[in-house]
Amino acid sequence: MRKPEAPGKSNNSNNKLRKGLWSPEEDDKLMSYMLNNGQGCWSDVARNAGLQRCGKSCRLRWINYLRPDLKRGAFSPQEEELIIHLHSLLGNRWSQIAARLPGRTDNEIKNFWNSTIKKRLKNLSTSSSTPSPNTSDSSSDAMEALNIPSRQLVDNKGMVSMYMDSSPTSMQSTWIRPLPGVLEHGLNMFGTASGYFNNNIAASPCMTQMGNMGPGGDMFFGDSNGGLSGAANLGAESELFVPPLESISSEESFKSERIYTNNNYFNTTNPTIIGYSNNNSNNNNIKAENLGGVENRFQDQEELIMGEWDLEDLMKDVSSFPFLDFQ
DNA sequence: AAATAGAGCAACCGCTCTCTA
DNA sequence: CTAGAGAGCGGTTGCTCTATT
Repeated sequence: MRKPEAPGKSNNSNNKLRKGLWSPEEDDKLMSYMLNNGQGCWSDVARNAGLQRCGKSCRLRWINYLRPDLKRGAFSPQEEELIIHLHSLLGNRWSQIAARLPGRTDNEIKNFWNSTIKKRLKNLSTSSSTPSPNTSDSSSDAMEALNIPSRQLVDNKGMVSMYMDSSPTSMQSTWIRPLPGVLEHGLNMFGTASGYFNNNIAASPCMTQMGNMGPGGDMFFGDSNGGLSGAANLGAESELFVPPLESISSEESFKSERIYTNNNYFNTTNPTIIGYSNNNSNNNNIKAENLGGVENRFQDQEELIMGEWDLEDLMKDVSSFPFLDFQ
């Protein structure tokens, strides 16, 4: 934190803008201005509210502190868990992560990550004699560091929790990006998901509406060509078809998204999740690794391209996340 | 009780992106 | 097409608080 400048100093320093901590008076001015006038051009806000602050500072103060819908206080375990998962998907895209945590700001989440979670991860890595393969920011490590049992998401029978796109039209669009570190137990799928195992795959109705899978974990993948592409039981005995996460960087994902936007690999109703390529020679593609189990039939068939995750869809209904209670 | 270290967090900085003229 | 302004984002700083010695 920074010391607020002495009021006198800023007042008689002609146009010099104040920096540092906000005084209660400044907060009042900004708050009442925003409530009465709403958000406009921030430099106008600063001027019209009678604040000796730059617009940028006003924006930050409003977003991070004064906004009425902000939730204060410590992060709940559910929120922590969600942050970890979203970070595993999005990396340091704090604003996108914050967008999925109502009442939380990017700054708050960033601080939380950099202080609490990173620290615990560090402690974990120094204390652990058998570090996991993906040590840096693995969500499983983070879960462990936070004492969140990963079985909260995937039970020890390998039951799968899935959070799926409810859009019935997005059946060809998405693929599942697994969370690192949980696959040894099963698969924790996070976000919009549908089968991506064959061309023109069609999801069964049960799939398009699936919020999470029941204990049986049955999952059907239809094929519009008439053949059943997959009937996957994701329960105790099943393994899933997942790309090696470590090979999928966020950057790659975003590059892929850009590349494939210009091809017809996107589902137009849900254009940012994943592309699908029939071009086996495309070295930019990220190969899906067959882990055995139900998806053997798809081995060597195709390659997958990760695209930008459309988390707007993915987390459109945050309440579908069964472990997150925002109340 | 005083000194020190570390954690937490508010706010700034610099950069990129987007929009508009 | 270009330049400028504004908004937004992620990284970093540095102050305050708290725990420890």
